[in-house]
Amino acid sequence: MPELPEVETTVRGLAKFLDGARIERVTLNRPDLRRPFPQDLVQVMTGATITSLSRRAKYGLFHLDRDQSVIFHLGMSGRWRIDPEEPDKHDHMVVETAHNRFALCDPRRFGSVDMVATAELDAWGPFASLGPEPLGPDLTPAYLRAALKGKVQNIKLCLLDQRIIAGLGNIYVCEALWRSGIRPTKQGGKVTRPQLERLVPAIKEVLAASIRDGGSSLRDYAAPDGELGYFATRFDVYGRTGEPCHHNDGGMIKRIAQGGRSTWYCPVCQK
DNA sequence: AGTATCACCTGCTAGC
DNA sequence: TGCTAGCAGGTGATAC
Repeated sequence: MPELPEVETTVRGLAKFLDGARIERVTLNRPDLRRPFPQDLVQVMTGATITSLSRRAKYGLFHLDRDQSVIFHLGMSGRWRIDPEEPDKHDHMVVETAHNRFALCDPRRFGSVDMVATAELDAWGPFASLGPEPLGPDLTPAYLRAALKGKVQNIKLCLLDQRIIAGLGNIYVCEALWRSGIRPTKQGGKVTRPQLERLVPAIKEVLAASIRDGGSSLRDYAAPDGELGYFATRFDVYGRTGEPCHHNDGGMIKRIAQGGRSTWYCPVCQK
């Protein structure tokens, strides 16, 4: 899924069509994704105008002219299909305007759709404990140093923790650690100050580069207008088991498991 | 509180 | 060709 850059790309793509649009019809093809769809979702959305769209962490938001916001998460395999020619068996929610049709397609159904009063978004459960946006001004080496202080958990899992930084996922954590020369198994609290000074810009750069390229292109992901991004061809470590490190230091990219998920890194330049 | 493990679900690929 | 095992972008509930 969609990590932060893919969600950002999706929201921007949807906004081209939906910003200011009136929702004519909403169809639910099943009762739930991870969670049940909100009881009054269809009723509130139908006839509402979308006044703006935004993103928080890996969540996309439609803000309605009814003091409510619809929040979607794409899970591992979700995407929005715009004006699909054929229905897909995993199109779980379909939103129609006068001019377009938008299908939320999610084969694994790890995604979610929620609806929350716009004024109460910050206090909404999943948002209440989120850390700072990595592309915003609040993610600094000083912040990260304080957030990681005393952490015995490895830095890879610390960076996946949405309470520390909101929006990083497996791909971009691996890439950012490679760019900053940090071993993923190092304890969070033991990452040095110079390493943090490199890590913060590395996170921002790798995310910004991916957004520039329109989000990564992986098996289950397509930008909402159907165009694929091409950042996937530029990963330095993710999925490159056994291939040479792009720093040409003689290292071969290694895959290990951390917290039940794969991590890729170079044993030579990441210390 | 912090940390570790597992569960959720479908689809694809590698290997036999 | 057909089967099975393993793995996939994330979160959140549970158990120490």
